[in-house]
Amino acid sequence: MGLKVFNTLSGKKEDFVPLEQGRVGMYVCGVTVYDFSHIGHARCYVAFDVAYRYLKASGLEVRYVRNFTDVDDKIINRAAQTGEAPVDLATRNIRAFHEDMDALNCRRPDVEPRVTDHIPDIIALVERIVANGHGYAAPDGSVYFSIDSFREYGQLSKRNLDDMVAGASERVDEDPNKRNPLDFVLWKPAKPGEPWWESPWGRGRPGWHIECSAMSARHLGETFDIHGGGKDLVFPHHENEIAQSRAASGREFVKYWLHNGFVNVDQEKMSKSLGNFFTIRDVLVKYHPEAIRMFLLSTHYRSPINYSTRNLEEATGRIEYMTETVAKLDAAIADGGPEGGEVAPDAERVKAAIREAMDDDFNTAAALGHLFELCRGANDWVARKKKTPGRLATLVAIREVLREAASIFGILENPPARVLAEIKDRDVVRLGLDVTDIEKVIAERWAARQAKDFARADALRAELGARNIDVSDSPSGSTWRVRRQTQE
RNA sequence: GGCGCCAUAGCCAAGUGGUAAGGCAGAGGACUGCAAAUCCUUCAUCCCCCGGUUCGAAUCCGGGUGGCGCCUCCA
Repeated sequence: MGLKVFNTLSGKKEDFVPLEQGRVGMYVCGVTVYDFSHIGHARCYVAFDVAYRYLKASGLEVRYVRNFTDVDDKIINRAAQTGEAPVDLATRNIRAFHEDMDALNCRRPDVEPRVTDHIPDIIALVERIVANGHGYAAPDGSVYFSIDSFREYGQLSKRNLDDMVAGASERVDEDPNKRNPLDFVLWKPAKPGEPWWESPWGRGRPGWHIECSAMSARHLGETFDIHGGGKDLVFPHHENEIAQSRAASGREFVKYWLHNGFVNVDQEKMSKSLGNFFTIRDVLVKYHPEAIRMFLLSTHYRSPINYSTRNLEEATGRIEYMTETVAKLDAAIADGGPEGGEVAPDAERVKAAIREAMDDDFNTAAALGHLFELCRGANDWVARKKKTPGRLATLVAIREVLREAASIFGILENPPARVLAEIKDRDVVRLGLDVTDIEKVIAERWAARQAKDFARADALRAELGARNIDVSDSPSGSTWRVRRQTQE
């Protein structure tokens, strides 16, 4: 394979060469489970789900690790509000996260470690960092990482220590426990009522960044191939991970750093703190999971993407079109036709084009464009006469490419009829339609048609049209669907 | 203030040196009682602006304008 990935560390696209031939270790920072996840999280995990699927489809053996941060200030604070034990709150949110990811058809990572299951690893790691002279215990029971001991600090985020010190001095209060204001905490002492674990520095809990260093080493080894996450993690989280891991092992930590762009709302980053977020579960009520994936994958993962109902509607339309194409294709293939004949080159050409696009830093937007062309071709072939030479063979070849693409993008994997029905259900919910009433009008119109009362039938069509309902007639009856609101 | 990213048609969006993918919307056509769906055709002489490099730039370099992000919890 000729995969190239954009590495944040070098700022360039690089040839992807696994450390160990044929095998890939991939770590993606998971969520801090204090609340439901939003579309911004969905983007990250769908993007890396596709990367995971593509690497596997390319014949690599991938070990995908994604953690749960289940102990931290936010969880403790939230638990205090709800009156739950922090661990219960975390467990509840992990379950919710799984529901969301499963709904979005994201494959489960091979390992999903929880911080609280790795405290001994974390303590051992902190001890090693201290022993190597890169960390120090402060009088209050905290252990800090010493920035000054790690010359490469800032490499990933392209920051200069002096500038940061200057910038930080303006708003970071001098902390008597720290040797350098930029030192960050590896282990923090527990305040009364907080969860704690025994450690060489007294009762306490892990700092924010250390868990990923510990868990990635535990499950992937000290050096591994891919580390991913949102762009907002580049600094300080990933920068600090590098410092910790390298300070402990003395070895290279991660070969390729991949970061996804944000989901914006009105050109502004979607985030909890801004309050402009939409939870995955809320969006799933109104839009089909495949539509959400289509929406997210229609833009390259590193670029910003704007969340809007308009874009979700459009993505829904695209999924609907592709799903219907698959349905027609399957029906036409089942219907058979003359065997043999020359297979049209479309299938192979598009298959290669999709690979090429995906090899270029997972360019799903370009790949989906090619898939669209293939669907046009599919519909064209379906509509040709059954005895057209090579028709059946071509349809089969196209279907096969569609199947392969589906497994990479995580769409078009379910029975078309079911997906279409699920999309329609959401249309009904979103627009608050009265299905019984609509079907009453449909029946009435069908009767008028049977009676050749076309004026009446047209009037009823117009009436439904005013309610955003399109009717289509076939010899066996009329069906209806919701008109997509894809224009201003 | 420091660092980084982005700017492509009415809208969404690929394209990083060889003359603008794909989708939505729009227009015309085939099909249809009329429609819908589907298919076909059409729709950016041009890629924010100004310079430069080059035989050749949306693509590289410099400057400008506009937008966003990180520097604090954040996918």
